Amino acid sequence: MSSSEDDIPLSQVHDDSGDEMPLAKRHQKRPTPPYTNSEDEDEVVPTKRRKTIKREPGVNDSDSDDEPLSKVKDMDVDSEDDMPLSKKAPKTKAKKETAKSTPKTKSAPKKEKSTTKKEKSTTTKSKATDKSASTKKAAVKKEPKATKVKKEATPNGLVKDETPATPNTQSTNEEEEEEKYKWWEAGDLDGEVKWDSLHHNGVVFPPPYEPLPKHVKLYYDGKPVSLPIEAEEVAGFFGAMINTDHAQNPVFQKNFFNDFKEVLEEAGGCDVDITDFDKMDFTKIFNHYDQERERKKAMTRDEKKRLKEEKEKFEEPYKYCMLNGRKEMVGNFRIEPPGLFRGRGAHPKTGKLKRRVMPEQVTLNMSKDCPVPPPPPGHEWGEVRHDNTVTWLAMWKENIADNQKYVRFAANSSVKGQSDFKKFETARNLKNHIEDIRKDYTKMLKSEVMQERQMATATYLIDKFALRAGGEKGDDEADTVGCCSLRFEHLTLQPPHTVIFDFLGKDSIRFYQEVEVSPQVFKNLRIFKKAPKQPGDDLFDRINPTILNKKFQTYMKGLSAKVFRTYNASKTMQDQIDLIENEGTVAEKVVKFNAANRTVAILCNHQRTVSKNHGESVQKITDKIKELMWQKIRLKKMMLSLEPTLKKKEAKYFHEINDISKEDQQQIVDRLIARQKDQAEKKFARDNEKLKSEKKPLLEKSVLKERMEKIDEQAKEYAAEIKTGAVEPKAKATVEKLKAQVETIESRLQTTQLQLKDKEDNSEVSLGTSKLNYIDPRLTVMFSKKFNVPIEKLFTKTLREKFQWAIESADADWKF
DNA sequence: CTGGATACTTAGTATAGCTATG
DNA sequence: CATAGCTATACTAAGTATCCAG
Repeated sequence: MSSSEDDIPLSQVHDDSGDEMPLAKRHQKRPTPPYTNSEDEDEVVPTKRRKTIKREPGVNDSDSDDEPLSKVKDMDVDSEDDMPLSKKAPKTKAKKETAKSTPKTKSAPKKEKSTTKKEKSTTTKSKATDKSASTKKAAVKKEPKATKVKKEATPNGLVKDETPATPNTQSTNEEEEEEKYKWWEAGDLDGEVKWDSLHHNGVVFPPPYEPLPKHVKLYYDGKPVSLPIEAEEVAGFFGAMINTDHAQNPVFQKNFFNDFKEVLEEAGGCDVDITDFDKMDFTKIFNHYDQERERKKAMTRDEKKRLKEEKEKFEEPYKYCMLNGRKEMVGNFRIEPPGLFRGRGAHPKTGKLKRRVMPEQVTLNMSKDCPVPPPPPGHEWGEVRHDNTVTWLAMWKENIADNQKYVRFAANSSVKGQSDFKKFETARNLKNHIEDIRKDYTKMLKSEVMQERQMATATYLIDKFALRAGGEKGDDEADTVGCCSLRFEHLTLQPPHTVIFDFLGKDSIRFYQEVEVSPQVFKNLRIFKKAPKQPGDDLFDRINPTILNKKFQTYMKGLSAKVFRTYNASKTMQDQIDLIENEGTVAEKVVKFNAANRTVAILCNHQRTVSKNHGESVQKITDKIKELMWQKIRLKKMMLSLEPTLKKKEAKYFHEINDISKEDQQQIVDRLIARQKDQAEKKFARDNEKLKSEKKPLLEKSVLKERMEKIDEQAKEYAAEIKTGAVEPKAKATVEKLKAQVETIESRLQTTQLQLKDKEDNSEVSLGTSKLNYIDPRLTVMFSKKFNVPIEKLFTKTLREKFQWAIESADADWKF
């Protein structure tokens, strides 16, 4: 309603014109080649993050046109709270400030603290003993109809349950179908306890290293080297990828080489003193692995199938688990294999050795009464835990960044489904608060307190441009930023109100946008950039995601920075869908849906590298379109040959017959002929191949020659047509028949053109991420039902499984 | 508060696997 | 009926959020 600027759905704010600005405009290139990172070469940005700031900027200074100035002055007095975070003296201020700010907020419902009552009762924090705690509390509050029967008898299920299960899956199938647990009909979720019982069979370890054949060796300084097996494995990791970009990256090389030497030493060294990476020659190793790949590819269909079945059979027990007595799928039950760490962007640790994970490093999490799956022979589990407040089944620590890795439920599991559902409900709830929040931060943009002003400005950016929170990162990680970690050099202010963002965000994906901001925001940003700040300094030096989120919590329970992204993505999708007319074919509607999806993807800056054959395949489609047009015109010319008077009578219809120049026509014909010849040759070869295997006589060369001559004849005819501009119709052609043919071509032309547009529009935008994570699936379901588009056209099989809850609960009139 | 640890979501890419096509 | 050309899935890196100890 209110047309005030704040209300505009963010996505449209900047690219009003409706049609998205071509991405190319927004950022000309993909980030940076990974290897431009290291301290060395890039002097371009002399400003790696400066952690400390020289001196207190002070809010105002002489920022003449900043009206709040006067006040700013006073507030400058309590400069004490005004220090950048990093410098703050530990004590006091925090409370003061909050106290101050509280009076203002009208909207903030300060509830959440108390709401937790429920969980409190049940949960004694982490220690909850699964069985007992579980059962009483969340304990299957409402077992929906289905479910019950089945395997209840064998609660510890899996192990035994599994084996017999396999053979008769067929029969049980429909049974299972109807007894699927519909958690979304069972109501309520929250609560600290995540499960009542959890039984599973542990994890799958990667196969042991298979040594190279004796004749395949690393060469050093021109000579073969006999490496200890441990080192050979590491050399093999690198050798197998010398044809990739990673292998050219100096950082990758250096990290690999260090770790390689380390492993080599651990293993007792070898007969050669390896000191120089450049003297290492991996080609033999590479060729070996390359051959292996070829060999695998060359396997017969049956062989491949058999192998696959074997693998599946072996993995079956790990693929499923029993959650609260119901069978659920596990996501990543395979322990990650060793290899070289492929960090994205300019990651300081890229190329380091990711070591093999041993059972001793693995912690299992399951019910107390679940039989502990046997560890691999000769090994022990690191730990077996029974924590029902978390949703992971196994965990280990990775050696690159010392992070935890988890084995979790699959996306189609109830656990994941529930939290997904919750996420979208929280985002939907933001609808009810967004107006107040926007009002509030608009006001706070002028706050006298620097921290509040930064907070408001950051919120504005997060809300309008869908920025991520932007937590602090270490020196041993890629230098990427989000809102709170934006630095001086990441935005350029262009009066009157234009801001140019240019920074690397998550995954080192470049965020480049030139946008208009409100005058006040522009002023604020100028203040935040004011001297003595310089490149390398944080723009928002008094806030961080934690502070921001704390504030968000005061507006609404469950509100954090990321919720804005979800909200704005889904909101944008809803708005875009609302603009779609319910008309046209299914395919056309799908295209429109994708276009809506695309606006969301662009909002969220979801990119992908354009595939290397993109240009090629665009060219191909373009050629196809040209050819179709040419054919269409040919048909029309035929009509005129039959009935010359038509040209005047239906001038419009025949208008286009001169649209293609003779040169173009010749080009099209040339391509067509070349293609036909090519095909003829291939067919000839293929046929002979077949005859050979059937031990039949081969076709003579003359047959091919004959065919070729025929094609040449065609070519001559075309050439004549082009010359005269007239096309001789076929014997039995009639104007009607030709018209019908034109129709068919016309429609093929349209689909092809649509296809081309879609391809180009999507070449560097990734729709998947938003569909998977940001767009409330109920919107898609709504679209499907309202527009009569089968859900299969919008959700792939896995997505349908993941979003089963949405498919079964949303109608044609569902609203985000 | 800070920093680290933990647990969970979000992300692009490598590749397995499928489908159109010729 | 292979194979090119893609699309869907698997994989795992890289974020966010929150909690806890010092």
